[in-house]
Amino acid sequence: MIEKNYQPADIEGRMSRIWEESGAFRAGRPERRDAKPFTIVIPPPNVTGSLHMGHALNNTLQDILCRLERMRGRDVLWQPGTDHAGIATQMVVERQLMERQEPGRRDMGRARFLERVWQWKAESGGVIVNQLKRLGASCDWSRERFTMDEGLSRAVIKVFVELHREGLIYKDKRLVNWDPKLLTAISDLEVQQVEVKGSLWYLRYPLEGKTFNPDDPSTFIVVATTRPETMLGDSAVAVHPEDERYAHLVGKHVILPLVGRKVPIVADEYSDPEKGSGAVKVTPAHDFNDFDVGRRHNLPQISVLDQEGRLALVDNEDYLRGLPEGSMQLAEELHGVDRFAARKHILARLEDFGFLERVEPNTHMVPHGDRSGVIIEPYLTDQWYVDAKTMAQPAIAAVRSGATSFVPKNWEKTYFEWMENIQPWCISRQLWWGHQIPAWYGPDGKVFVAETEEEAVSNALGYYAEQEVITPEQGREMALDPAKRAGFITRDEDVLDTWFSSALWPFSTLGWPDDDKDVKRYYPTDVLVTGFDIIFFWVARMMMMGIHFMQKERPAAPLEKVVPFPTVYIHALVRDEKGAKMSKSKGNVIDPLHLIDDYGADALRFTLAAMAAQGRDIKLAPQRVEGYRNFATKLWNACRFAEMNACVLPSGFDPTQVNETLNRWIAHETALATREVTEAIEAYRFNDAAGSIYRFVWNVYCDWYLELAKPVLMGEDSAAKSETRAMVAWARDEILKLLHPFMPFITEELWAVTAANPREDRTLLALTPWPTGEGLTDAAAEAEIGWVVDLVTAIRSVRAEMNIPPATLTPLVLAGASAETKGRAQRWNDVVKRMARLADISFADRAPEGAVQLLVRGEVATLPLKGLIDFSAERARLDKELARAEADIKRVDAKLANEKFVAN
RNA sequence: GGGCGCGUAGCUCAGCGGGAGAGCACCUCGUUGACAUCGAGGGGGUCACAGGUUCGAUCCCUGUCGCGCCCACCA
Repeated sequence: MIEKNYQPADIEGRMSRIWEESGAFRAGRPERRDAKPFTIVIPPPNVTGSLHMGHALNNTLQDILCRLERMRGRDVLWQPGTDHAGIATQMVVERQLMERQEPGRRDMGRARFLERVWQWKAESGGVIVNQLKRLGASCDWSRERFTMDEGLSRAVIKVFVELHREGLIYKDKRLVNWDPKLLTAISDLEVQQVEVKGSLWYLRYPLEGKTFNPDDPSTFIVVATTRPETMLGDSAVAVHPEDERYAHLVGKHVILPLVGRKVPIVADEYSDPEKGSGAVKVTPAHDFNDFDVGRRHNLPQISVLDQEGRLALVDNEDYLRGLPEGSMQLAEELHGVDRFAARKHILARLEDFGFLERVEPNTHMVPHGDRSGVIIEPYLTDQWYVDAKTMAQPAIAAVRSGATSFVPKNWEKTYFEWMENIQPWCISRQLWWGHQIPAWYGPDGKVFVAETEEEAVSNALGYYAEQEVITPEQGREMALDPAKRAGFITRDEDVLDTWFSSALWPFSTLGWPDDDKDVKRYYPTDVLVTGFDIIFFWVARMMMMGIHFMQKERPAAPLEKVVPFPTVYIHALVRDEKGAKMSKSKGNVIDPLHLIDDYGADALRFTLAAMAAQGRDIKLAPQRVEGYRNFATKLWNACRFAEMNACVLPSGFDPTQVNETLNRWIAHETALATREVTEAIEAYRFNDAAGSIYRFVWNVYCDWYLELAKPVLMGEDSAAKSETRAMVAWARDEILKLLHPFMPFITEELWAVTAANPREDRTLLALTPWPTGEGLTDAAAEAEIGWVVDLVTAIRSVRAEMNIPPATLTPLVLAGASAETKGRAQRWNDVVKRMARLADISFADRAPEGAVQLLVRGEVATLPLKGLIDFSAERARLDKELARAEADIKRVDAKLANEKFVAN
């Protein structure tokens, strides 16, 4: 029995359990061993995360695809899992320690801290997984993976070691984006450029050998800067080689104000005569451009900041080098002062001595850490890099050749743009939570990279024994006893960027490198579904890693068998009402779980699918969700109606063999809807698919089929009645199937409850074959029922416009009706009379006088309403109709009169 | 500075070379058992603006205005 009211919460809980227990979503089910696989890897959410609208949309779309293919008989693997999210997770646990007033990370040490993170993960890391289950995601949860679990960690280590051996991973000392709050390097992608209203300061740098006089421009050169505090690290002033204003100064020197260091004036193309004063200070250790200028002119790199962005001057050999005697005062004064406080201080001092010429307001882009929010500091450190430029080449080729394509296609442009200008990828992070880099250092800093500590140690000890740094005896002792080699051989402290492990996701989750069975069966995956915000972070890197490593597995295979996915479906971003990206920090997040609580997961899913038009972002209106909850209720009640009328599907029922026109019509319409829904999903037009099934259920099945079936179901014709009962049930079942990918819970529930015999096991709807609609098209049935629908609609419209009370029954006269129409009118006499509130239906050669005329499928139907109608209203209606008809005629005449149109 | 996209009914959005659509909101009417989370009907839009291509443009092209996003080391 179907419950009286639709209660999403009850159903969703129950169905989740049934799916879980039945193993319906398991990949590799025995009966599908010979079926073609269909694979999607989930974009792994952060373990720290909770479900937001982006997840809800992303996973709804994946689930629609997976459920469709599962019903089509494919062996579906939707691979779930989570990402360890290095920085985010470490921050969460550190915050927790602080809240509980426990010792901080550094106090407890690396090992104990990591234990705490794992403990946190065990306790609260599963939140998002449960939320995905609430959404109805039909992942194979038995195969859930985590980027830090053992197998995936082995994949990470292997990839690192192999790329290092191939020279595609290397260590380099250069400027990185340094986060002075999190105290780690971050990649270019983790830097957000933010427009900041700042100032441009024009500074006078005195020329060597002249007596500085603020009023005499010949005694100094002016440089403009947005970062005056970095002047302590200046090692040159650059002017353009062709800038005549400064030509005579090239090769001369300036004395850095306050500092006293002598630095050269160099000619370099980087300097733009149009900008600032045309002369630019060069600070190779604190600016990416200056770094390059410095290399070209062999300038010293003077780093004047420490990790936390404070001035580090005392004990700073680079800074002190070349400083004249007795100029330590400034260093002592500013040592340990934060970069922004130092800026103020330095500006004040410059002004005191006349070195500050002027200040201009200046709006410019300033790099910020996307996690910490603080201003990023270009900082000179040793870091590990991936040679992304080399690895990008095959990944570019794969998209160029069509081995992988983006949907919608225009995202390929974005992909190419970035890939063709890709920079080395900084992969080391000064964090604890993550995959520790498998590199060990000897006493001279020589690096040994290996998959295991044993191997690295053995290599290192062998090397140092050979170099006679240690004796063979010492080597043997150190090999056996970690305590003995402590301090001699040390492991790299750093961990890898979280995206490094995510990049391996399409094959590491399948068991690579330990077991190739699933890689063979399920790789490449069939489609990747994601938002455009992580094309660079994730998609591009999966392409690089996937192609590189799977090419090794399949040396002879074409690119199509090596890329991680043939299709990348890029969906919309769910934005807030202002069109801004939803983010926790902005506090503009709509919680999908609240919507699920209020309207049910099915309603939320349907809303997202219906709004997932390609190429446009979604600004979600919660009212839409309510509307689709009503849709679910409508379906619920239609099924109750069927149940109340004893509509059950007889076994062996064949919908192509029905006799009743009405039943042939609904078969026809069902086939139409089936095709529309199937084709739309296949083309990733989720909104069209949702629209088709919505219209079919509500406006075809409920509004017309069930209404027209009512008289039959209550009538005396037992043959027609039993056929119609079967057909009501059949069409209902087809609806449940077509709707299942969108609304899995309610459809699975109704499928179970409406089984012919509830005690006998009906296969889960999730595993029931998807309809094809074959053999059901029926133009004759469409013509007949279509006529009924159009006639009733037209009459209702006129009656409403004429304000004819429902209680008033009016006659209908069909003027000059064809034999066909007469037949239809006789067959549908009762139905039309009831639905259109008619007294009777009759025929005439021509329209009676004073009758309202309606055009229905090319013939005239009239309502003799003399005495009932307001003639002026009717005249207005007819005028309007006439105008429309005349416009139509004019348009059509124009077209027909047009040779070129006729020619077409 | 480059790139992408958007401006269609009051709101949120589909459509995209030949008759302007949906949901919600609004108005009118309707409570005899599927559903008031409903039913029947209705009003409402020079499809941002200006040119061009075409027999024909909301749809293609160019430009303008407005809005959004992404990328970029420019003092």
